[in-house]
Amino acid sequence: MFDCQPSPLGDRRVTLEHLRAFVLLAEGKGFQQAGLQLYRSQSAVTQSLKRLEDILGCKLLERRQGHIMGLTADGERFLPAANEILTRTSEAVSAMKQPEIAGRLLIGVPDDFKVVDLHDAISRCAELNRNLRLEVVSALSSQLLYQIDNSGLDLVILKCLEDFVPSDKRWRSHLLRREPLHWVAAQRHVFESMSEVPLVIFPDGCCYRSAALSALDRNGKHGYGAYVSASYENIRAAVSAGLGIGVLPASALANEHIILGKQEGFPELPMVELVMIQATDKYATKQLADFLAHSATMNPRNVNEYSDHNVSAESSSAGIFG
Amino acid sequence: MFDCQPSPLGDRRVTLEHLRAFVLLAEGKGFQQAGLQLYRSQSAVTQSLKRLEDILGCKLLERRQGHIMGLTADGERFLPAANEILTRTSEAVSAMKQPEIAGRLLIGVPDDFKVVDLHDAISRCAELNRNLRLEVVSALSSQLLYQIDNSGLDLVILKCLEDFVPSDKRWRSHLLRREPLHWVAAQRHVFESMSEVPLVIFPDGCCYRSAALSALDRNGKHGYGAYVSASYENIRAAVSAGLGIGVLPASALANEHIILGKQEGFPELPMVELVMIQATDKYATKQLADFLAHSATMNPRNVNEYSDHNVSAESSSAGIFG
DNA sequence: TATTCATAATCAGTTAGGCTGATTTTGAAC
DNA sequence: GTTCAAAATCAGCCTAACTGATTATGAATA
Repeated sequence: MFDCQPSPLGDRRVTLEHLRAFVLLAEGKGFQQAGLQLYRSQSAVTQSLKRLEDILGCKLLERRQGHIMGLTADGERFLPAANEILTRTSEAVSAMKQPEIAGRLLIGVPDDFKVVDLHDAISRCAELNRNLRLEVVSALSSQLLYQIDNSGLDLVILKCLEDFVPSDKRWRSHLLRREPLHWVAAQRHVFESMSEVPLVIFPDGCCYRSAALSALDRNGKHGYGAYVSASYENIRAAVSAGLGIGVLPASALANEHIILGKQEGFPELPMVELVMIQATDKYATKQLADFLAHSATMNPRNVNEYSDHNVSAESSSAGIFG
Repeated sequence: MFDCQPSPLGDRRVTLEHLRAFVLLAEGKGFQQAGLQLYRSQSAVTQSLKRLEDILGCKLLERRQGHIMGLTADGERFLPAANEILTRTSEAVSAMKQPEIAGRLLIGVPDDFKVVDLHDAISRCAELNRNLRLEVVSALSSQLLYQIDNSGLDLVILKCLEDFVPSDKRWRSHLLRREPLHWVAAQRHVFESMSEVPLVIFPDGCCYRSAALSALDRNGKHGYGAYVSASYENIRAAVSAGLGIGVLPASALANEHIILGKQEGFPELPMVELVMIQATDKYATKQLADFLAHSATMNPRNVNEYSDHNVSAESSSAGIFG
């Protein structure tokens, strides 16, 4: 038959700590930094990764010169799996630490955002809590915010400009992600050379849109909607196709997008946030909010990754997500 | 904001070994037996599970009387996640141990079988090998076997009666699963009291069908196709709806199905197998076969679970899958 | 009710894997 | 050539986890 039993005990020797070290290193933190987040010494991290590479039988990190130069092809291949295993574990464990979430909850998510991670987290939450019926409503962030009161939504996730303050103090809000907003395009453009800026943007009401327009305003330029869509996928595709200049946060960039920054003369854009709002005070709402807040797909590690600044929440919970 | 950071280090303390112990115990093996498969003592397994329960903050096993009486509600909730984490890990690690699988492969899978696990494994394989293009063809097992030669199929998975021997010796075949075949229904039926047996079965050519019919023959009974479908889902639903008596392997039983055995006078049915055949000798075919053979969704642990007999492969690879 | 058996829990002693801290190596920047 | 930062290496230590023996539990017998 097949002769593939490389070593007895096989994959048994791999531990979650190995994966945590690898993921942290893959994010570009050095061995020292990774050790800090894992509450281990640099030496321990080095040995940990070495061990993982031994077990897997391949190198994961490209470390030609002194320190890490990125992932090897194998590392690139392994990273998504490692991330997923850690996410699943983290979610499963924290799900067990609280009573099962039950009931029926209505969640509002922005459809003008890259929400696949969000959807994954939501569906895994449903998997771990079979007595929980989740209903997801997708709408523009601006509409979601407007509808919180009268639409019966329990939990609302929406995008907004930095330092969002909920208009109703009863709502408990939680920052899921903070990241810089970028001008993006398929090719290079020079700001000064453009008389009018063809924008690929979301419809009126979108905070990215208004941030972009007012930035242009301040710089005496006029932007027009070369392509307007309420769907993130459409926007992404339109930018890729070169239909104009998009305005997207770091996490929503596609591979083929390039960032237009100071070199090209483009003005700075504000930071944007993904915020979660508890609109009802049901216990299940709080539980779900906890789950999503914990979910590694939107944890402080990622916040940090996308961000230029440090986020206060980061250091305190690094141990949990690290 | 949210106050859910139960303990510093949080889920960091959970190890894959904990999960392995739990999964084995959840399968009804005792602590002793589980220890054997993990190459650990009974004592170690006891402590391992205790630790896991401590970390999670809930009991996973119902162990009222001397030994395990099954899972608690929490255990039931945790099991799927634990299984998935272990599967992912096992797959990811073994995927890294061999060079990336690349190329285009055509897989034939039976559509008259409960194949969700199979599909999951196939899609995870594609995830771990981005340069691999997998195309899946679904057909009746009998047709798949017939078409191996001229259809360009690289890998074929099919169901058959026990001790299947490929007709062409060039094909390398591999037993994925062996399990008993059962008479199943929605309610109890007494064999003797039935003049004709209303069967819910797959179309002509299906080995389950022929096994059932010849068993009836030997007992002087006549069966007729009360409901015939080539789709597993249809068959399952028809049995659940009480349209007749089905003939399904242990792994394909739904919750609401009951097994009709000796008490009800039903004759014994043969063991059935899920067999994987390498139809081409491309290296990628072998690699894919290895992956699927390793995949925990169809590993010896499961073979054993469904089986009355011991399978030779079981003991040798228990360490890898245990 | 006592006896036996099978199983799991407990406990103390041991072990080994992995951590720390110091040191060396490496490569880059000055 | 010197300095510096970062990673690798190494020896020793430490603790989490394992072993083996013992005890506890409950079921099945008589």
